[in-house]
Amino acid sequence: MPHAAAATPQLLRRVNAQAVLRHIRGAEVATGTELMALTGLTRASVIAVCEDLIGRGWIVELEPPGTNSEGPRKGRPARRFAFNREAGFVLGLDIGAATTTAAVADLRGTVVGRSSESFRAADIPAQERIGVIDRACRRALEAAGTDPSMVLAVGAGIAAPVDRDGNVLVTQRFWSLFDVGLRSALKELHGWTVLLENDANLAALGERWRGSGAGVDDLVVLLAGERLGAGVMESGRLLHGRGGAAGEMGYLDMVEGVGSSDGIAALARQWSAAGGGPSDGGAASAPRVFEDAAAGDPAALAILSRISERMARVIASIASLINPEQVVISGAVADSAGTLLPEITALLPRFTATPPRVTASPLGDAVVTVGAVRHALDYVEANAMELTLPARG
Amino acid sequence: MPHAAAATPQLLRRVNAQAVLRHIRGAEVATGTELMALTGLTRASVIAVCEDLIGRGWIVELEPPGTNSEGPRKGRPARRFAFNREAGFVLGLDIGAATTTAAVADLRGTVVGRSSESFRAADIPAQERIGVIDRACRRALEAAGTDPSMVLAVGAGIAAPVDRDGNVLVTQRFWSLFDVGLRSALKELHGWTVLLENDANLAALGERWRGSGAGVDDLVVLLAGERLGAGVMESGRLLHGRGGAAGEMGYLDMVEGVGSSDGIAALARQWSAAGGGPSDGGAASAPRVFEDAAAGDPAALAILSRISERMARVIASIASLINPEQVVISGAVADSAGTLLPEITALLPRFTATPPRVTASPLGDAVVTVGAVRHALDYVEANAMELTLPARG
DNA sequence: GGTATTTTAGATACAAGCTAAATATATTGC
DNA sequence: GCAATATATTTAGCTTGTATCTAAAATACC
Repeated sequence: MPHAAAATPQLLRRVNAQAVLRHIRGAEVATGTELMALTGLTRASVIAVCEDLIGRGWIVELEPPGTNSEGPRKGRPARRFAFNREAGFVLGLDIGAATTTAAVADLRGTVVGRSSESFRAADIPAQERIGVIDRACRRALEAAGTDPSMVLAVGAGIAAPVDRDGNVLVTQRFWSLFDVGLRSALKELHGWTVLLENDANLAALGERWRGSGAGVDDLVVLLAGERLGAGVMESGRLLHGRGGAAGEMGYLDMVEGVGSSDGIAALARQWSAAGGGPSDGGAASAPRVFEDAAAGDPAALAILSRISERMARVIASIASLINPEQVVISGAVADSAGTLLPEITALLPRFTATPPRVTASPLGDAVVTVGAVRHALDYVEANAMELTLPARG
Repeated sequence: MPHAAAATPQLLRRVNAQAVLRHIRGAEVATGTELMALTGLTRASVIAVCEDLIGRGWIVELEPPGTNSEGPRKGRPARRFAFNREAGFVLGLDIGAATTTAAVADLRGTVVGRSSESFRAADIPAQERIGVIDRACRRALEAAGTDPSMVLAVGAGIAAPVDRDGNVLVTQRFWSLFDVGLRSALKELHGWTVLLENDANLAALGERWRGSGAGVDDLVVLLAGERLGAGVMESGRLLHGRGGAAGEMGYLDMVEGVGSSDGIAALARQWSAAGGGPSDGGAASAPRVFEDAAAGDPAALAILSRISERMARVIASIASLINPEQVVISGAVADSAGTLLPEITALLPRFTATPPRVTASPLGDAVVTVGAVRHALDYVEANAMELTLPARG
């Protein structure tokens, strides 16, 4: 039986506290009167909610303001509430094949610690891999001047399909074994709740939060370095599909003028090598192609042109089926990809009736950790009234 | 300022009434004790909610049961509540280029009246078109033995992109003019609220409700007759994209082995004609191809084989990017399309790593009206506590 | 056929949360 | 110092819940 929890009067407090907390989180400081206007509650309720939130540790009451403060200068001074951004922290992990990066952020999402650890080899046992990840977390926390007990949630990105419940597709043998191990290990070691997600999906969260797609509800983010992967947001929600494989781009094998899901860096390297490499005989590499093109080298320019058309076709296929407002090219190549934007944008209408705005990410290779932090914060914010904050040490 | 409505005690009643109503709607009759178990509320609250719902007209209390009734035979007889399925009606419209079909359904979704009207010509003025649509509605209501005042909402499907707010893409000149006219005309004439949607999206709602995709949350429905169009549901929600163009299949022009967004019927006709038509010299047509293939005609079988591979590629491209659990082939050709399923299913793994289940719709060309009814009912159910029911005539 | 058992109904007491209105307090400006 | 102003606090009352107790209406048993 779907025993839908009955709505008791306590639900009202939960809802209103969420609303008040959301507003306080968004502002530097907030007064009762402001909160009344923003939430529609009466003063009595606002104050009661604030007292409640103070008791739970989410907000703090500030000292009476100095005379230099802004706002209405007349009348009795208002009580001032502020979000307690250091009531806890979240961890954002980018778990790659070779390296894991951990970022520690406070509850406003400001990154206050960061650490990267590399794996000894690609095929180390899961247990050792988890150890390395744990070390990255500890070092990042140390750098932030805090400790594991202050962590409220952990967002983690991996390069595999993850369904909406955070489970890895069972067919993905390697990751699915690893997945369970990681979650239970971090739960046991520190009591952390780990939220697993696909890395491209986290990139989408990151771009929408602090990147190029700020505030865009229908957004596609392409992780475009070695292998293309898409994080798709529709109406502000991440798309997962049945097994978390939404945004996979295997179909590109069938698309004319594309033919594979190779990313921008991979293509630049391949095509440069196929053409004999740079004119001075140096090794073919993606950065080199972009450099040469910037210097006016015709071979390099031709390669970028081919890449642009290819990307235009990729983006057009997504634009047709998903109809996003904007597509962000993200990942390690994002900086260089800016060069391609004018050509891609110009080509798009040839391939789709609904061309999106195309931009390059400003977040570089930090997108995934930024998105992982956002993912963890989303969880914390959604469950604020259910979580108990750690006592300040 | 986002003046988020404060949560007042009345919200609780709204929430609980919704829950109770949902359960009563799902059951033939419900007793207080059942509702207590299903909602988690106490008897006092359940009874209060039921009295409330009776007052608003959504449910009725039945007479004490005869001795032949099922359930516990001992103890004081329970008060019995039932959903008032005739408290109002909804209209589901399928507005095509040549014809409009209107279906009237009661609040349980049982179709109780139906009527089709054809347009005099394809290029008649909007005003006349609206008149024909209105006539279809009136006749369907008459057939149902009810009248316009009993209509709580109207779902309407058209073959153009419609965004989540029910607005037609401004670039779609014809439909966008028509859109505004239709809504305001039906509002003025009868006071109806018209919910416009893309026809493939409504097909998806229809299939998930009463068709082949019952209960599937990640579902794609292909309207596959003349021109391919997809209705995409992810996590139980319809995808629209920025301008409502999600599910458009223009990208198929670029897909190898596909090359256009022609539907099954169009292809069967074209390819049959290109091969000289049926062996007895008859006219090339889709039904004929399926007939001949059933009779063992090699040319017809070859055509169906080509169509199967093509559909497999189409479905694979969707499967890759969206990862649905199931894809339903729907529309007028759905009956015949059943033949193609084994071959499509067998081919799918060649084109995608995440092949969905593929089925044919049992709803025939009624899918869109069924989906339109569901769309209207969704609106009515979501707004039950805000709507006032018409007084019974 | 009366009595116990069972199941549901209805009534009473009370708690949580919100609104509304009256009263109190702290600050500025004259 | 006093009026004006903005905010804080208190008090009473409403809505909606829960919890608990008693009453009613049916069956089952002896």
